[in-house]
Amino acid sequence: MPELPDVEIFRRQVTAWVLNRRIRSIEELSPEMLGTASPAELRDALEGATLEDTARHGKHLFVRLDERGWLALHFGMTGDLLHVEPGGRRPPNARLLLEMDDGDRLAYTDVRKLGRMDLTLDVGSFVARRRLGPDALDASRKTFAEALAIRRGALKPALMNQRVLAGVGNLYADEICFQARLDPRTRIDRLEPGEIGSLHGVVKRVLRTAIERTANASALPRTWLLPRRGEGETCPRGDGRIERTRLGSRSTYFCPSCQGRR
DNA sequence: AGTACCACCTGACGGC
DNA sequence: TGCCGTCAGGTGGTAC
Repeated sequence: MPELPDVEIFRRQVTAWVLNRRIRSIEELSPEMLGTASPAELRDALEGATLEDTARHGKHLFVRLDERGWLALHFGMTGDLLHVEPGGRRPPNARLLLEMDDGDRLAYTDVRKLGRMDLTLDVGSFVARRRLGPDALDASRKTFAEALAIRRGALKPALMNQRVLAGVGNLYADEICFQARLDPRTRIDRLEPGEIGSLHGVVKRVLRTAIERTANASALPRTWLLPRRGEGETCPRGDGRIERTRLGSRSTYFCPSCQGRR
């Protein structure tokens, strides 16, 4: 689940569920998922803190703990956030549980434990320390073009590289290549400047649409690859069969007849 | 610089 | 039913 659109939904849910509430108590159920912060530091930062703001950069969600800094959450491949009403059961695979003053709980769950939780005093410095690229939704056309232009390799791995552009994962990278009608193996240095520009538009459109659809629990557009992302499926554009290949050791699906290689 | 592979984890699924 | 290999939306380290 958790690529940029999913994390943006998490951010909105945190805002709706627990913003401006105070944390009464916490349970750290998987301290091995902590980044640099120790369990004691996490507890000190969270207990009694009021959740005052939210932010997102790429696939990272940040929740501000009054003056104590920010909780930084990454969701790995199977991370999720759940709202538990008073009296509700603790969800399976809960890794962090925050109980609010009014008894509501916020649960961070992750079956595979590939996600991470951490603390930071400042979102900007966290992003800089991790050397994350510009946020894929925030990036201006100029920033986007500059980030990609210094690359020489294949398009899809660059889109997925969080140090180039933050937020795009394996699924949406395939969708972006499909919508841009570019073979995911296309070398970036073969793209015209105008094609980089229109690619920027595609990235924004795909991510924004995904956020809207997810927020409204509606299906993704029928013209998209994602609902048919499987080997031998028919291309949503009519002719052509979807093929599977590997790029950067990740499964990659594309339509060879409408995604041209340069 | 770019790419491939491994490790970190767990669960689902297909083949035998 | 059980065992085994493979796969899964992520990331960091290492080795070419």
